[in-house]
Amino acid sequence: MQKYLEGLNEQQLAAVLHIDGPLMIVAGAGSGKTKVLTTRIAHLIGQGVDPFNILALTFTNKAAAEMKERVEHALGNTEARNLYIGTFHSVFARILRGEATKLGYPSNFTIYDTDDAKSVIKQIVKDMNLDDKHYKPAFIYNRISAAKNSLIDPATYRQDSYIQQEDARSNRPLIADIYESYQKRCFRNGAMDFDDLLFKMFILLSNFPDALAKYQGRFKYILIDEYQDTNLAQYAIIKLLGARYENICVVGDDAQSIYSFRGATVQNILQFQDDYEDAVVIKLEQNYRSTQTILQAANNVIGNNRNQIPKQLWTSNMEGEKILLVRTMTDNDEGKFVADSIKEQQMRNHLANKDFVILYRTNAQSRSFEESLRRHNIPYKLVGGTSFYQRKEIKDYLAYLRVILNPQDEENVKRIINYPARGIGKTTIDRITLRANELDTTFWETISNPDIDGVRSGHTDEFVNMINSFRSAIGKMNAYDLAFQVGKRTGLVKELYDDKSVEGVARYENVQELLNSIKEFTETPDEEGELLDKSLGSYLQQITLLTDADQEKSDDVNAVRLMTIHAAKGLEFPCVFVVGMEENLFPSTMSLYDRADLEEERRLFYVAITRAKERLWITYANSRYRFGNLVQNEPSRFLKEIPPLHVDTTYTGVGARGSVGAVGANFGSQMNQSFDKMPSLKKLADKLASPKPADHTPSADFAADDVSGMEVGMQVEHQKFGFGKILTLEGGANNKIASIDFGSAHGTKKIMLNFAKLRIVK
DNA sequence: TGATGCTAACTTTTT
DNA sequence: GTTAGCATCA
Repeated sequence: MQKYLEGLNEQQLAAVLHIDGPLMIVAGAGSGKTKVLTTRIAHLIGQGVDPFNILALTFTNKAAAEMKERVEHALGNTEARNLYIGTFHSVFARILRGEATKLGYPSNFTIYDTDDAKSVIKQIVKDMNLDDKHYKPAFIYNRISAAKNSLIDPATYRQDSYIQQEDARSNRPLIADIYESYQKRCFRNGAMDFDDLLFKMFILLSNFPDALAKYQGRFKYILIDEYQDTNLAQYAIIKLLGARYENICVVGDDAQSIYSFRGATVQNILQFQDDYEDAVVIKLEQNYRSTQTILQAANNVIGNNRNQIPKQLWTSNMEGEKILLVRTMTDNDEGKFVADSIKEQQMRNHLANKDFVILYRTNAQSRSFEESLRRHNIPYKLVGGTSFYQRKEIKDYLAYLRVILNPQDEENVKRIINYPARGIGKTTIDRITLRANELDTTFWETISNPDIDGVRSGHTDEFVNMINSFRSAIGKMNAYDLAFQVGKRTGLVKELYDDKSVEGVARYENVQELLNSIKEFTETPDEEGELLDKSLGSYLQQITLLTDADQEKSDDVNAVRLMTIHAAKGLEFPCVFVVGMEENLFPSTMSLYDRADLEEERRLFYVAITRAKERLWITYANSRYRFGNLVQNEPSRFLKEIPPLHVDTTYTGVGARGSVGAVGANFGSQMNQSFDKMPSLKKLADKLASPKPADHTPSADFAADDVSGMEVGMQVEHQKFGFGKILTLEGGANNKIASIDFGSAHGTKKIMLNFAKLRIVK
């Protein structure tokens, strides 16, 4: 027997040894799913399957990287390098880059993230003269995204009576029009959004038989991780890709399906056996991760859900400590309790910071924990939230790089055409846009084509020339050198360097970090025999599809982790705090009225519990700040679903008065006083503290004078500041700046004469 | 033209 | 309590 097969249990072994034909592995939490997947790949290769013929799809880049590494480790060589392992989005993006021209896209197509997509939608809503308060870009984006994930194109969207009824009911009948324009505009910009990467992949396989044959033939063995989180588009693509060999192996756990809001449907996993009649189903039911206490609590919670594949998760691990359930008075107390507990645990059990994770339902909850951890000097790492690549200065920089690769991309051209300022203002941009629409061509064509006149100027020519010179360097310079030149020649880096404010310094450092990441990308040595794509295009594609959870190497950082439960899927920690267990927060208000939604929240809680190996804390607060005012919530209904015998409620959290009631007892008899409507004291204090000097009432005949004749020493009247005397004059003829002494009430002010309304007194 | 300050909206979850 | 978007002012 091969070495890598050692240590597998009976079911795991069966899953690994199954070679041909459809296979579904139902893998409970902590049942060694990744181990089975990687060993299976190693075994396939060991049996003579060419790695080139294996495709493995995951949901995060991190999972993909880990899988690749573990396969290599199992095989003990680098045979794995030809494996096609990646996320759905990155694998399809790579394929589409090669086939883009079939679909009419440039091969350097830009990938729009959610923010880019929303801003395109916003522009369209504006162009259609619709109210963006009603046609909210985020709402429209979600509608379009849901449609694409169900393979519904604009025409179908328009014809679908159910969809049309829904849009009519929400009083947004024009979404179909917006969807259509959105697709047109993205196409014209040479851009695909996240959902297009799936949809266009499906189109490619459906409409181009040669492409279908090519990829069907190549991917003889397909493995899919987290199958419960796939949506219809992903399902359809897999079905097409696997149709020839039907060597499809899916791994999933219906109990951990937590992405239905993104179009994922558990249906895919439930109907696998209907799709493939000869499918073999193997259940992995032994949990190697958690203590008996934790596992039984989790089992009991998930048992309250109706729809599921029957399975009984068990463990031979120790019983372990009871789950600590703690109530605190406020969210700040909750933060303090968690930080205190971490300190205490570390003293007692010699645990490292990275052994702890704090899990919450929404990103907004992180604040109180960050504060308390900082106060205790406990290093922490926030996973998720606003990503590095969403920061303005980074998006600006990246916009340049994207435009250089794909100048069709109007959104990004507009973003940078006057940043740093080069005298191309709003009026000019509007005029160009108008002209482009008249000529039915792109924005870039309009400013770059010498045959089109009337809109170009010295400023636009300069911009075009600069971009073109960068473009011609694409093949000659590596990604880093080119990016560095861009920062230098555009003045982008200097602009940030010159800003010495705290934020300015941070922005400068962020940009330096971006450059470092590009440098690292270019300098990572190729593995033996493998030639990695080090181009700028490859870099951009990679980072756009990067998730926060993917920021690797941070793995080793010894810090407490803070993240949403969604971000924690697939991870495990010795000590887990699940916080904010309150009604309206978890389960979220949005899910209270629909059974299916509520069941998804419960699965989410199940995921949270099963992250813990040794110890689990669950906390909730009597009252917490939301929207800046205090609200009261009942303890989460899910708490009652944990068997009391596994719970220790004797711990009293910081700020909680008296002992905490037993689970299920005495909920809801808390203070009833509402602070909701109380104006914040700080605002009130601010108002009282600094009374503004009374404004000057202008003379009845006040009329602003021509400023050209003003000189030092003149007496002037300002509409607001009253009478004053000009002390100095500086600046050029067109932009004079005067220092004027307005006396004790207002002091000396610097006033730009072009804009100020001043009257000459004498 | 660019910086500042105010209000309104915001909170699910993410590739 | 935070941020984006705008109105206002210099």
